Amino acid sequence: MAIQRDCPETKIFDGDLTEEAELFKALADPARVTILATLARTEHEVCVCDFTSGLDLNQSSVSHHLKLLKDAGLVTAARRGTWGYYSLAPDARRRLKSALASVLPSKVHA
Amino acid sequence: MAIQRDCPETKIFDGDLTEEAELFKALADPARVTILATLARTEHEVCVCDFTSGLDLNQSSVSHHLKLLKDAGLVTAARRGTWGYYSLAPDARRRLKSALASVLPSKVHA
DNA sequence: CCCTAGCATTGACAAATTTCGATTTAATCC
DNA sequence: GGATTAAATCGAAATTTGTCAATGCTAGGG
Repeated sequence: MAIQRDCPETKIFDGDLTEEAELFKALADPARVTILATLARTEHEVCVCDFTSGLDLNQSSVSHHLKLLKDAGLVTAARRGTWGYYSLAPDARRRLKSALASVLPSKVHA
Repeated sequence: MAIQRDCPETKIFDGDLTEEAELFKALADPARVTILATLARTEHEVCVCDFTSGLDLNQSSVSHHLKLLKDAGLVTAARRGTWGYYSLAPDARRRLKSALASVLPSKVHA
């Protein structure tokens, strides 16, 4: 006779969390979280040149990471003259908190 | 004469966020967030076999993702007989919230 | 013992990601 | 218009990641 399992059968969560995973993927790199951390602590926009000189990456890599963050909707970009400026998207915190809550909702204790 | 920038120079955040990025990397995959979402909504342990049959992946892929989550410290593993059981790590929510707060601290409005 | 069953591990491969150099684009200054 | 400059984009190399088939490991049953 086959051995029996030791816990109830559990139905796998059947919601679609691909968007949440996409959002977390945007945070899954040291350069990108550093960019976000910088923007989150700055009142004004931040010049691309500050990232290029401050991060340990060359200009095209910085530009690449900024694009990924923009595509994820976590930052907004502006251009004035030849200079580029980035800000934290207004709803970045809310969206990330919400994504985290979708995956791990706060336990409601009976 | 060179054009001048249009915003103050910003110092790039100089803390080390590699651990936070590692943690978010663990959430950067649909299968892994689905596993976490399942564990977060279950009072008891969940059998590996439920993931193997419920996720659209074969057994070794499921095992691989479970290992990544365990290495990240987000889940705990147990074994009884030939059966494997996983639970959400007790501090998973706290660690993730904390990581998110390290990157994007809540704005303190003057 | 040997067989079976559940799960972990290994190896291989494709796809995605990160990084950089080179080029392009767009705006400004002369 | 031509030169210069900041940043985006392109192309390619190196690394990492996700997936599966095959194998290994461990516990139980006969």
